[in-house]
Amino acid sequence: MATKKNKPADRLKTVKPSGKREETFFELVFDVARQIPKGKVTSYGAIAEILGTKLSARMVGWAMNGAHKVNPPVPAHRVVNRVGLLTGKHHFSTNTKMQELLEKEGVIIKNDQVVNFQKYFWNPGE
DNA sequence: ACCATGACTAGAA
DNA sequence: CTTCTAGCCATGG
Repeated sequence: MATKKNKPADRLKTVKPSGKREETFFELVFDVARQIPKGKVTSYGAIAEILGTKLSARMVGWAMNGAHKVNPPVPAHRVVNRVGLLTGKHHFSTNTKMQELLEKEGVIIKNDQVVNFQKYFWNPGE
């Protein structure tokens, strides 16, 4: 039947001639994350959804794990969980680094959570 | 190859 | 309201 499960990402396996593993999810996530406008935030699920794997929001977060070692760097501080909670702040240099970065861009954080999250929310691919 | 973990999310109890 | 379960899939031991 009509296989509606068409994957937008389609794995996009960009095989690296370097012989290293292909980026797959990671590059896609990084690419989307870099498109987040300054002063805006998004959620892991939103990125995952754009990639066609909304149920794999975990991979988005996991991809961020390597965000600091890719070039150009990925603004992982603009990626929060679905409720605007800075769940990944512990992965930054300091516990307050993520919040400071966001506040510096005009995003208000209160109690480790983005104020008016939906208002600052940026829809990937928009 | 198998098992455990992880920066998530949605739904059920 | 809180707590738990299941699904997702890549990485590492």
